[in-house]
Parts: sequence; structure tokens; C-alpha cells
Amino acid sequence: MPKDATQPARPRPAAAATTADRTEVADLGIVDGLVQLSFVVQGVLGQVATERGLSVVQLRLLGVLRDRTPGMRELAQHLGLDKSSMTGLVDRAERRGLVRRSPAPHDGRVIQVSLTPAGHELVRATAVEADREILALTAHLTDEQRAQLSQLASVLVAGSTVL
Amino acid sequence: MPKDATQPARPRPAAAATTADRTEVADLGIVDGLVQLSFVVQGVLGQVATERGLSVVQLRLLGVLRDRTPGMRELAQHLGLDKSSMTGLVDRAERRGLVRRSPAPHDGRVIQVSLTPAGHELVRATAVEADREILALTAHLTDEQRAQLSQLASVLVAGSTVL
DNA sequence: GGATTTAGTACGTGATACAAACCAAATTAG
DNA sequence: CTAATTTGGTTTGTATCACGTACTAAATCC
Repeated sequence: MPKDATQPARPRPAAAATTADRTEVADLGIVDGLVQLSFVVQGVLGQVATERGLSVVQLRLLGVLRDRTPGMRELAQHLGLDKSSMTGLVDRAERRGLVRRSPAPHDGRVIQVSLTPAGHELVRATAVEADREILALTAHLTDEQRAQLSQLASVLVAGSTVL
Repeated sequence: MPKDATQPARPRPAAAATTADRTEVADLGIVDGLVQLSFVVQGVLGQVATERGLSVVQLRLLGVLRDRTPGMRELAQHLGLDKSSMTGLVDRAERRGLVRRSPAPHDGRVIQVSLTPAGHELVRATAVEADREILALTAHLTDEQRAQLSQLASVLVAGSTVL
């Protein structure tokens, strides 16, 4: 289990915050800021996942399967893993009853992976909590700042995939 | 919950576009934006680390040691790991000649960990490249946006570590 | 000076990740 | 239509990573 990254979760205030929190914060610089932020976010994900007996990787696996039923190879590509890494990952998820393997109709080589009802429910509940926890990270932001951050993050993500 | 670090995600209330550049990017929403961004950043770090035969954890270890010479316990706390996890981590780094263990003068129980010259050089070179790669992620941003993002990230990081 | 706390290690377990070797289905060549 | 090749997955072996538990030795408390 990844008790990962930096911190335990702190209490979360409601995500209302409209008035500027004039907190002066030392600027980490763009690089350190992004790197450290990534650890914070991953830490939160790790925590939420761990609470439900999942690892970040497994959580990601389930997340991908929410609206897809890919083959092993496709799945590996989505997660950026080697195909040989998928076997065990899916094995363990299957053993826990979260995921199912079924042969693909059109191609005898392909094994399609899909969520079981239990898997669906687990990922749904976990997503709700992760959503809340991540949102809590932005508690000190104004709505406008949140919107800015959202947009900027989106640009980076988009830019990184089009390479 | 990452749908996937590299692909579209579920819709979320869009934000009022600020003075965005002409790149129209679908807003992922604050949560998915942050989550996917964290995967992108971690991916870059993992890539850079792997190129030099390191894992992200090891890179982080070396990074912490750049300006510190902590004991094992202190180190564990910095990395958010259990102290029992440190032994192996430091063992492996030591075996590679990147790190050194030395007894602390004032406390016979404490083992201080420090970088070897080789470790210093490796972390230096890796940091340079990581810096470049992370910075490259922001290639589509204006200087002003970069500054904004840097500031926002800093606020989140600060808010998450305090308490 | 003995009890307790603290720092670190040892060991066993489980998850993760990859490479290389391998099998079977599908596709391409000839 | 076979033979060769490509493609999807699994297996196996190795290394890393993280944890909990148990244990040793040095400090500290009373």
C-alpha cells in the first residue's frame, strides 16, 4: 500500500471560499511548485485509495474502466505500463472481484477487461471522496483562482498529450 | 480520480475563461485538472529518473539530501514513509555509491545519511534535466500565466503542509 | 540503577514494474 | 492456400518499494 507522499489529510473546510485569503505564500517557482503539488495530489489520492484497500495504480485502473472495456494491451497503453505488468494488476483486481476478464468476440487473442458491479460501486464511492479531498486542497483559493488553476492545469495536460 | 492521465475526462462546470491565449482547451475542472496534472508531472519525473537508473522515490531521497544530512527517522518523516522502509531504500542507494551512512557524533543511535560526491553529481544532473522537462510542460503558457500557476501551486502546497 | 522511550535494523509479506521467453490467434507474403 | 510474421497475453525471474512486527542498542526518565 502506498501510504505515499507527503502528508496525512487534514480536516477539510467547506469549499465555499469566495473572499481572498490574503495569505502571503513564498513562491516555490514554477518547477518546484508543480513538482511539490504533484506529490501533494498523489498523496491525497494514495490516502483515499488506501482507506479502501486500493493502491493508486489500482484506483487508476478502475478509473479507466469506468467508461471503457479495453483489452489488456490497450489498458497498458492507457496507464503507461508494460503489457507484462498488466497481467498481475488485473489478476489482483480480479481476485478481489472488482474486475472481470472476458474474451473479445471479434478477436480471439484479445481479453476484455471490465468492472464488476462491486468494482463500479467501489470506484464510484472512492471517486466521490477523492473529489472532495482534492477540492479541499483548494480551500484557500477564491473561486476565481480556482477557475484559473483549473484552466491552467487543463492547458498543461492538453499540451503534454499532444506531444 | 484520474480517468487517465493522458485523456479526456468527465465534464465539470467550466470556468470563466480569463485572458487565455488562443489555445482553446477543454477545461477539465479543478479536480480532474489537478489529478491529471499530477500524473503528468509524476510521469515526467519518472521518465527523467529512469533514464538515469533511478526510481522516483530514490530521486526524491537524493533531492532531500541535497541540503540536509538527516538521520533515518527524520528522513522517513520527510518522505512520508515508515522508518522500516528507509533501511532498504538507503541500502540500495548506498550499494550504488550514491549515499553514505555515518554515525552521528552527539547521539549514538542516530545514523546520518549524506550524499557521496557521485550522488551529488547525479542529483545535480538529474535536477537540471527534470527542471528543463517540467518547464517544457509550461511551454504553452505566457510568462504571466506561468507566474500565476506558480503562485497558485505554492498556495496549495503551503496549505496542505501546514497541519 | 532499572524502566521506558527512541533510532535503526531484520524479516516476512504483498504489490509493482520490467525484460525475456513463450503460446496462440490473426495478418501478411508468396 | 500454406508459411512467415505480427500481435495480444501470460509466465517467469529479478528488483524495487512499503508496511507491520519483532528485536537490539543507545538515551532518557524517575
